[in-house]
Amino acid sequence: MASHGARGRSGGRPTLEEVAARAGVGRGTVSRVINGSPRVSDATRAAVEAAVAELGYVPNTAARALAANRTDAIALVVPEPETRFFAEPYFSDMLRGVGAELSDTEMQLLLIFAGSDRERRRLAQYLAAHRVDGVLLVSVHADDPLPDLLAQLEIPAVISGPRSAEETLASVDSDNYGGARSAVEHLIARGCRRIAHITGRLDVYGAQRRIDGYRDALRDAGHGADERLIEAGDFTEEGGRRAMTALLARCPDLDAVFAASDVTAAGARQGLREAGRRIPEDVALVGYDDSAIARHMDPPLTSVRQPIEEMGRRMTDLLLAEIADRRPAVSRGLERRRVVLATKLVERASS
Amino acid sequence: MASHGARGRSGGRPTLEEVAARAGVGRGTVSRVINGSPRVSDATRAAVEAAVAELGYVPNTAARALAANRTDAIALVVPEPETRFFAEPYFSDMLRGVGAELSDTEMQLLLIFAGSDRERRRLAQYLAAHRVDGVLLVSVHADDPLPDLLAQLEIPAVISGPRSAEETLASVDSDNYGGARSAVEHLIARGCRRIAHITGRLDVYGAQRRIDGYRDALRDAGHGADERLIEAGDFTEEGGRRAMTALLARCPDLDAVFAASDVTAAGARQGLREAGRRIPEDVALVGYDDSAIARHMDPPLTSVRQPIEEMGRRMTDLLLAEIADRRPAVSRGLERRRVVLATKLVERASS
DNA sequence: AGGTACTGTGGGAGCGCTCCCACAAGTGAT
DNA sequence: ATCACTTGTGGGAGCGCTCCCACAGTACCT
Repeated sequence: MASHGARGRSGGRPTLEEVAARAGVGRGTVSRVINGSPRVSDATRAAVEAAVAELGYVPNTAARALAANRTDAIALVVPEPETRFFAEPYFSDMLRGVGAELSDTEMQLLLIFAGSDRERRRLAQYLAAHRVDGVLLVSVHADDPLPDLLAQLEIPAVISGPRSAEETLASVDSDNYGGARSAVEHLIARGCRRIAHITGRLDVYGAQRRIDGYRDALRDAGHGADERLIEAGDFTEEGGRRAMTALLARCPDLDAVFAASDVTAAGARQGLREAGRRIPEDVALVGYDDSAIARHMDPPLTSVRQPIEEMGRRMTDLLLAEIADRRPAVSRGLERRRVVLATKLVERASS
Repeated sequence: MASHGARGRSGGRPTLEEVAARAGVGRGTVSRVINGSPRVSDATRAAVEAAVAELGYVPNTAARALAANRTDAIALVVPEPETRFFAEPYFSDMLRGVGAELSDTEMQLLLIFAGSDRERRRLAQYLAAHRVDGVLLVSVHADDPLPDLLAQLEIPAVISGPRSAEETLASVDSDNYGGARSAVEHLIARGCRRIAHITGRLDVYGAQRRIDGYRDALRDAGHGADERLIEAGDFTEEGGRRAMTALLARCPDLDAVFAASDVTAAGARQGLREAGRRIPEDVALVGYDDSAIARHMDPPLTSVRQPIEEMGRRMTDLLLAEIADRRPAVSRGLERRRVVLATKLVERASS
């Protein structure tokens, strides 16, 4: 069977060297062909490609990783227990986006959960070993040490939802400000005059931006500012209910509520029900996320949709660029390292 | 900062060599300590461990993989589109089991979807490059070429649900025969006399075993065999409805149905409703899988539960053993390469 | 004619490990 | 005292690749 010499000391797979011998060229040339270098003549390239096909050559990833000091893999790190990952469509949408963007790439995607302390320690080891070329970070809490660890290890990373306006990592986010504005403007257009806001957790940057959008929309429409119409929530259902009750006690004349998340809105709905207010006749309600909850609520909830899959795609884009640009060690500016995507208001019966 | 010599040509991570210098021993000795070889004196071991800690040494995976010809990674291959993966709790349970078993291991788990043709071609490349030490295969169709590819590449693999009684791959399965028996025996105990069976896809081995269990349970209880009570389904809802309609036309006197899956049972329920039969008063109904459907059906469906998470754990066990045993190239027998786990009947209002 | 530049190519060096052979030192039987 | 093991250790060779330098060949200027 074997025609040349060399071949399989241990019946193993063909190596670069063997392909080179078969094609009658040098090792370097085969490497260039494999890696798509333009500095190869057409004739040589064809010969090498023929040899590769005949031998069924597949590059040895470990050898490549060792020699080139890269792994051709990136990780999607989910700092949550697996349970939440499967429960929330957010992650599967994100994963789809990432996968789509990676599909015509040689990059391998690793999915890493870091919900427990134990898992987080494992992850730290993993990153310290530089087993991935870059990291996609989703759903990161403000006090998470992970981003700093990444920065310290000089591992390219992209975060979804910057932790603050001064976020140092490259980031992709949806337009929380604009999303909130569109929700409030919608309520104003519906004729609402006293629009309240139940916020998200105040240490989450996106929640702050939603407050800003809420305020500015009211101001620009000539509504007077009334801070009593703002009540802090925490993205939970119970927090939403509590905030709603407080708001009703303080401002019984409110006629609309913009909640910082669908879950919060579900809580608010409960609070409204308890107070005997009808939705939307007495009080209009708008949520945020356009999750399954929104579609299944009674009445169906108007909500702000974020382009999660698109976010996944853009994050991947950014990360790949980051990785590519790292190779020649040029330090680029920060332009285009922050992407903000438009949201869309989905109108339903609750407003 | 640096105390010895060597260290970071390019500000990089410490290497084995540097740890060796620091500890005042040879490269080989450090390697032995890192890999937990017993042939190291306690004093030396301590010195090396100190040096490792001081330097913050982390082994270079690529170098190790190249030298040792292993990757320390296994793949969970899901021959389905991602959508189904997220939709069905089967996979998340399985993943939990695998993860649990791997958690005190150095093994890295890769999740690979191979739903589309394109993805399958990618996977073939991936496997050909030997980028994983072993493969966990779930939800494989009878005509899938993947198992044979794996065998040909001599990659250790474990399959959940053997393709036939002659399955060559190591396998873990739930006791389809026993599960079916328990369902039918339950119906008999409930006083049912004319028990029908809607099968799964006949090219699925597990479906065959369920038919066997159904037949034997009836025979052992002294019920006469009546092949007219068996109708082929295909695991789909529509298939279940169709089969139910056919059964009712053929045997109007049936008083119970054992469906090969919960989805099939849902279809059967529809067929029964259309025929004006009440569940369970007129006809008792039992499904298989104990999925979310079973709990949410009206009436709640009695169903056979499979220990999915446990299956994930056992598969991982088997695979790790397979991989470990491969190293000294000893070819073991086939004993203990097939695991069958007990099922449990969950009784609800439908029977 | 000589210089300068670019293109295409071969192959040495080296990435950081594991494997294994060699060998020193210790232990106990002869 | 000799031999035969055993235990612990050092370090050479080599895994299969990429990177890069060297160099032949050609093209185009002076």
